[in-house]
Amino acid sequence: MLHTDRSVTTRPSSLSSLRLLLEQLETRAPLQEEARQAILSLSFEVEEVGREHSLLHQSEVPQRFCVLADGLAARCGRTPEGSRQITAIYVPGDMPGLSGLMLPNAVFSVCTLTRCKVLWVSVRDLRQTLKHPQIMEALWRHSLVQLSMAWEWEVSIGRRPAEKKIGHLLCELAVRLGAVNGSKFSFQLGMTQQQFADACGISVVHANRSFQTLRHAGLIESHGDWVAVTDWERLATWSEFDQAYLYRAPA
Amino acid sequence: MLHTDRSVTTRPSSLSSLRLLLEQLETRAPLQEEARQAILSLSFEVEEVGREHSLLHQSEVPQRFCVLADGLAARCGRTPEGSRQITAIYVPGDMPGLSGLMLPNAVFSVCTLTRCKVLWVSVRDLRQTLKHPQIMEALWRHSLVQLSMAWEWEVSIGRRPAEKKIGHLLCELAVRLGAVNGSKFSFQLGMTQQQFADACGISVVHANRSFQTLRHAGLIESHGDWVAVTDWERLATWSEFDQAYLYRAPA
DNA sequence: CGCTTGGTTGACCATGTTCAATGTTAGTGG
DNA sequence: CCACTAACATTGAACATGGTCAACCAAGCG
Repeated sequence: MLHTDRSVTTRPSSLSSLRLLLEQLETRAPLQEEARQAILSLSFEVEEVGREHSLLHQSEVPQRFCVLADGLAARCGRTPEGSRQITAIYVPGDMPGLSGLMLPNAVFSVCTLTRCKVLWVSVRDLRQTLKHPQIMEALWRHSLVQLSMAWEWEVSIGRRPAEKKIGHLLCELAVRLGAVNGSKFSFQLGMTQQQFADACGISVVHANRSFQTLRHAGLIESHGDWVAVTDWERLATWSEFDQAYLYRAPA
Repeated sequence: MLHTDRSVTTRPSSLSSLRLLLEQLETRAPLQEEARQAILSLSFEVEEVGREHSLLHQSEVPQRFCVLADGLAARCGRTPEGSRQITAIYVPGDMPGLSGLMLPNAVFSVCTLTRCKVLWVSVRDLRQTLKHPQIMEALWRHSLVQLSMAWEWEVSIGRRPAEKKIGHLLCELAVRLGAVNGSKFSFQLGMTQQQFADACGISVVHANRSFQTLRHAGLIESHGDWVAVTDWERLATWSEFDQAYLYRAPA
């Protein structure tokens, strides 16, 4: 199992991954027992995917629905010249192909940023659960939060200087990964600087220099896959980060 | 009536504005007669609003729901330094405050780009119509298309040079306004170069120079409020514009 | 050890910004 | 009809941010 790029496990013993999806939905709308069961009884496959592997191809009509269980994935756009723009980052519990559930075909592709564990659910089965209006509502709300994140990201890409783009993205990921815990904390991210650059619309070299600026300013420390935030309040303020747009329940 | 900035008309004789909303929904999901009637029997107010006026304030909990009937409006983000980033442009038939219908509070503000005619519908009444699953589905799909547009916009802002940003935006607006008609056509836009700059994340001066490049390249002509496209295919190709992300019915 | 991947550096260059002035046009009141 | 005004478009010069290229370093792994 160690060095294959993709390995599939069918029907793993534990349901914990579907619970992740359920929790995600319940943060967006209350579900009644029947709706809950409809989610938990979905059948699925688990797959381990290596970094920078495609999860969802552009223009394909999806037959199976992806739930990210572990790792980070990203929605990628490309220009004809070959440069990549990451337009959304997915964290565990997210559904990278949610749009494809309701729109005719995918227009963007999704690929992994790190090693990932993903759940594959049948699109047909999932569509069945939409007859519970609460599930539909939860998914709709989830989509709207994605939209809100996209808007905030546009502000970042369009109007902030490179160091703040990086800082803002770090803040967003820290919150979404549930890593924020007091003023000092650290978390494993596993993204390369190239991936940060692609997300922020800047070059690798500049991403590298921006990280250095953040480090020299004493806002973060980073060694390898780990990022340590030394003063959360200062980092957030300095990066113009206000988590309201993430619509998280007040802890 | 001529020079007031805002003027309200209650219950105008014609329902044509609600029909606009209905058409918008029906492009996203088929509606049965009952659902159709639920939309058409919504009560509403019409308001005329001057350019650069606020339609929706940040952090306010909306009591009324906005449908744009005429003109252009935009979702605006701001950085503390005061620069503005337009994150979405709304055309007639769009619902600038759709997120506010399902999420607790607005995080972005919306303002008009040109003189606008807007319909105000009660949020409570509109929420009533959501018991028709088809309406919920149509609104959800509409939200997903907004998301798709946001993603494409991120690619544009993050990775394209200024002239292509402008060209791409022109293409998107031409399609969304239904102005595209053969290879040569013209349409009234009414946006200032400052607004284009704010949408593309560039400075006014650079927006101006980009327009000049487009004109000198023979891709567009523009005089005042009007834009004339002289060779649609060439403009679209050159701007890397592919309308798939707009999910429009194949004409 | 040598290979590969990702991080770091410096020099040079390009794209885009800022500031400040000047045109241009449409609307306004005399 | 004509100044007068306001808003927008256009221009040039100086400058800044960020990109490109190419080299080098460091860690992990066979």
